[in-house]
Amino acid sequence: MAQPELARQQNTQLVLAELKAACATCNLRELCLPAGLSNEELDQIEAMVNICRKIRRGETLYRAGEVFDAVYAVRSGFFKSRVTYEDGRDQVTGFSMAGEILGMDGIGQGSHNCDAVALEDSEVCSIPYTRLEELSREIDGLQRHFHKLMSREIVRESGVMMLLGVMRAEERIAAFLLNLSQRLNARGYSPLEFHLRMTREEIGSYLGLKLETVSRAFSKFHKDGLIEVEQKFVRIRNIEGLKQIYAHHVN
Amino acid sequence: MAQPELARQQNTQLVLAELKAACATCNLRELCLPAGLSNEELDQIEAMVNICRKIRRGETLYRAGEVFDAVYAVRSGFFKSRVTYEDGRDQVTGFSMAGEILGMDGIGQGSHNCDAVALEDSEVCSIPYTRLEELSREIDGLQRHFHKLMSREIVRESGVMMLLGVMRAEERIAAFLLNLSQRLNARGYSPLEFHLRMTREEIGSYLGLKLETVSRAFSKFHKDGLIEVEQKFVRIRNIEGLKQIYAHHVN
DNA sequence: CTTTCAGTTTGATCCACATCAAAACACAAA
DNA sequence: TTTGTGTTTTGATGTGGATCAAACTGAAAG
Repeated sequence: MAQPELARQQNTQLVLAELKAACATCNLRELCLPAGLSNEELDQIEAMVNICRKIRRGETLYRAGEVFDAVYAVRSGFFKSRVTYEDGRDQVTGFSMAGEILGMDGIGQGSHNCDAVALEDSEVCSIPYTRLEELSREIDGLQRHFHKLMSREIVRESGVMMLLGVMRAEERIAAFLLNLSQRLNARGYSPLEFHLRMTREEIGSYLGLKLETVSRAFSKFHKDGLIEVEQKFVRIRNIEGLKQIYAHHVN
Repeated sequence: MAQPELARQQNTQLVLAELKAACATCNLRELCLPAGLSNEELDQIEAMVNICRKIRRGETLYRAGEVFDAVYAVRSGFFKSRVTYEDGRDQVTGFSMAGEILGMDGIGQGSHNCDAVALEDSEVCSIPYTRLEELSREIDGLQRHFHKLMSREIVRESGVMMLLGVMRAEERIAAFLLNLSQRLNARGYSPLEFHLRMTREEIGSYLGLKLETVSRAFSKFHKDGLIEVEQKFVRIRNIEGLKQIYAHHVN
């Protein structure tokens, strides 16, 4: 009994499958790393991206401190990134969905700066960083797009700094819902109805609020006819109203 | 009288000087973009970095919305980066000192995301982005280092998210002082005595606090024998005490 | 010199959100 | 079915930092 248990523990951490990536037929192509490349270039990319890794809900794709050697494209599923502070306090620094790139924080110091935790069963394409470097020397479009992705991550984070630094609770939560809505829409999902993959506590951690405050804001928005919430299901009923909350500093 | 006034307004915005950069003899070399390159490689870099631009105190290096075409290395002086929100609220998102790179936020969308404002008379080396792209295809070390710089900016910002999201006022301010101290030390300045280039309000904006709170924390730290503050001059008297404040959640 | 002004300090008061507490709920395991 | 566990909601109370207000400082301008 001890042996299978041990084996399970080792295996559930990561399930590797040698799979040829099929960027050319992937419907996330235009959101993902190879956005805007030609068909020949896509072939080269595919040769680089050859490992599809499955991460089950609750498991980590990587952890802070681990050696960095690859970035990951989310193929399906949903992740949170979490930084843990020396004294145990932690903060969610981002949520990642299909087509988004994870792990760029590790390039600077050669080791990851945060944990990436799957919030549902997920699959990622693994992109070895040294190959990415080589290839982006050959393919201008790849280099440029990779730079753009890193730069957008910088801009995204300064947007979060704005949330945390100057907005009040309800503004932050409206902004959060609108951001999710917009990203889901870009992936062909309904921007008005969706399931939250994270808990109230994780939302709160991301927004610098306590879970009770998140819950109260949801209730308030419901009362005001802006949204319907039932557990993790959200329906936006008045998107303009939500936008006004976070655009006009309305109370 | 009207004419000189107009001319002054136009000129004070930016003073361009065609100067050969001298990365090879620059004492910021190891902190800056060309860190770790060979002498031959440095020659190539120098050919790329050929404009030294002076920005006077209070002027902007670039503004949000302007077309992005270059990143900048701070040669001397001090900058703040500032994001202004639609309704006029703004936040300082970072401070940059000699050897640091500014403007990487513009790559993603082709236009700058924030204003870069000089807090004292400053000089920057201008690095045209298309040249940087080309050259980093040829020089592996340059590509790698540029990626590291972008990645470190991502990590820096997630550190600020941590400040804003989970730390209390005095912790934020201790962390801020220690960060300044460490960066000045890396540049050969005293880590224990320095001049703040920014106002209490700018510190507060960066840390998500009001200027009064910053002032009170300084006073408290002074009372506790941790620092001496006189206007913009700071002397750290008990660096371990400061570290404990932000490492242990002490009140 | 005086005046002006931006920046800073300090005190008094307020309030948005945290904290504490308890109940309701969902869902899985026994 | 019960039991347990994690999540969410809601209410009551507390508090850290914001806000309001006033005085002070130093530097620059007249």
